[in-house]
Amino acid sequence: MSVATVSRSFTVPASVANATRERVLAVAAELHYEPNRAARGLITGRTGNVGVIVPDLGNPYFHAVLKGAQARARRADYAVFVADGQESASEEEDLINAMRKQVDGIVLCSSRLPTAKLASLDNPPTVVLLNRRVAGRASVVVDSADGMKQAVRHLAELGHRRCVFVSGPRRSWSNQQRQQGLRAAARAHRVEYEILGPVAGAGGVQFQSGVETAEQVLETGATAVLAYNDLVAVGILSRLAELGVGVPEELSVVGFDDIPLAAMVTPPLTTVSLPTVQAGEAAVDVLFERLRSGDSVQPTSRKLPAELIVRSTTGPPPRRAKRALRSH
Amino acid sequence: MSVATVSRSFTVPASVANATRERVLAVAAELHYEPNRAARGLITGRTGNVGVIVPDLGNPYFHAVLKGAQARARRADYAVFVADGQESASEEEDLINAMRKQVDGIVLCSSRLPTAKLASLDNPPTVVLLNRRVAGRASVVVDSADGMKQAVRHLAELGHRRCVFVSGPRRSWSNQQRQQGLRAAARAHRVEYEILGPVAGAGGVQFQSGVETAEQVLETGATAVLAYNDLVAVGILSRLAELGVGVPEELSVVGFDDIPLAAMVTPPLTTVSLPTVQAGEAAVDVLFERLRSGDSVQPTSRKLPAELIVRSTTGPPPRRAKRALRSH
DNA sequence: ATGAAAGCGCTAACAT
DNA sequence: ATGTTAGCGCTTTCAT
Repeated sequence: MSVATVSRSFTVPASVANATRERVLAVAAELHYEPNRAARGLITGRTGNVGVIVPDLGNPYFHAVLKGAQARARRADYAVFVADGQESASEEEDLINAMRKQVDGIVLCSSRLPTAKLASLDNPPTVVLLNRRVAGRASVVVDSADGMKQAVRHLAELGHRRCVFVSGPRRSWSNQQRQQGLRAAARAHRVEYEILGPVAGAGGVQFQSGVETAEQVLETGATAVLAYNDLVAVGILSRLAELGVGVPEELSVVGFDDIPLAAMVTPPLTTVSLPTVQAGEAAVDVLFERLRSGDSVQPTSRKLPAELIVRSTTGPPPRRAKRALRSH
Repeated sequence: MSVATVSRSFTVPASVANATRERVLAVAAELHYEPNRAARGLITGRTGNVGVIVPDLGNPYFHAVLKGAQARARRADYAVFVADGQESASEEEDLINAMRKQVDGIVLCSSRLPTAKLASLDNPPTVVLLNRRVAGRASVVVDSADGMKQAVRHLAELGHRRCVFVSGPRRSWSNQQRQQGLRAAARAHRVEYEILGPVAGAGGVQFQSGVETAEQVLETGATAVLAYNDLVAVGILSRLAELGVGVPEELSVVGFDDIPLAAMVTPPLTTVSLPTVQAGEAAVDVLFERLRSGDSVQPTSRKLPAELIVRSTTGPPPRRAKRALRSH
């Protein structure tokens, strides 16, 4: 029996007689033989690998994305490379180049690269952007502007008239989306707002930033705070507890992302749930589509819905007298 | 100029005249040329990749491990494959086989595979175990037994005489280590203890398990609880807050792992800090050592120290009268 | 110090 | 339906 027949039994089963194929597969199983992917890739030009690059492997938001991406990839019998861009554009670029030949495509999560660079990346590999949208590139984004609108509406319905947004990194696409949503929703529901921050510390937007911003939030006199993400929100919550400020009696708090942490803190955090696992899956999905269709066709952009999860950190605003008392 | 010279410029720079090499490298840089790793691997037998398999990508403990592993690998210009074993032994085995040809080595984190299987895995690829020790296999373990001792000593010094351990999965190596440490420390410090659980729900030992165990903990009459991990501890904390039980006034709580969450909850959790990022780095380190030395030499086993981090969930036990009151 | 050539494990034409 | 063969991009003898 020739090597070609064996090869065909794996790659084009139909092209081989049933009996032969079964014999091949049986022996292969016994020998634990599996075609060497590297060698296969050398000739087919496809590696069977995808890469996922995130800005920070320490950030829970990306864990969920990674989990989704890995699961989806595995279902298609693809393996996934991960890399941590360390919040650095240049490291991210190096990573892309290092991966280039080893993968069929790359999912770039919340890329720190400038738009121009993103637009000019050459394929292969095919790249799919997550939480970023740039002309000519396939992408998956989460509708966080709408999430913000839901949050503001919720606050307005509770009676809040004045809120503050603790902003994330100014250049961040997601942050811009959220601010846009805020502007629109605030106008629609007649609530005033103020923006604090950005609060990005080293290593991304973190808990500590929230801790440090809590008092500034109090000083604004707002009755509700919307945080750029859950980590910041929980930081605020933590400092508020130290300060003895009641949540939500004295101040309502809303987060973003709905990372597992959000449900675990006391009181459980009201937050805008972003479908992160699904976003990871969708990104790989779009990647596969694109791999199939070729880079000639128009790249798709998928938008996933956000959903407000009301837990226990939001409630009616305090009565005026009480606030006035506090502020002195 | 021949391909051989180019190849040598990259792989054995010394074997090529300075002038030639520089010329090669210059042109390569200009063309963004990099040797194709797959093709190289085909002939050298080394891929330049390592695999990391974790039981659950959703578990914060493993994020830290992954972060460390990725960082260490990247420093050596290795790329890393990740895969999620989904807490399943068979999936884990499949993953190992799928990776086999694509990596030089695999880091197996808290493997769910039985010892016999682990011992009989064939190399290549070289495997390094994390949080598991089996004869003949290289491994990195964290001294969680000692961490447990530190925790018990701390409680004993505060005056606690009766505590309860909320156990993790019975078959888990780490869990066994912790129980062993507990037994020894309890005897040394004359502390009585009781074991509750195991509490493993679907998807590992989680927050929810803690929530569900909190009341059982109260019923034991113990003045302190040691949880298998931080997730469980935080679950207990959360339920306790709902129940209006003061921590640490009425009950002290100690976690394990020191995941970021531990510092973020209110009150901040006293916990045994395990050097997870370093464990990830160490595992890849050991892997590289082994790759260099060949599988003939005796496999090393590295043990990393644990350290108790005292935050705000531990304090002196309540006075008897108060407890007696509570229990009726 | 450099080049020529074999061959790593596989797939894809092209025979038969 | 199966076999033969070229060659993917590299490294590594073996010559020179």
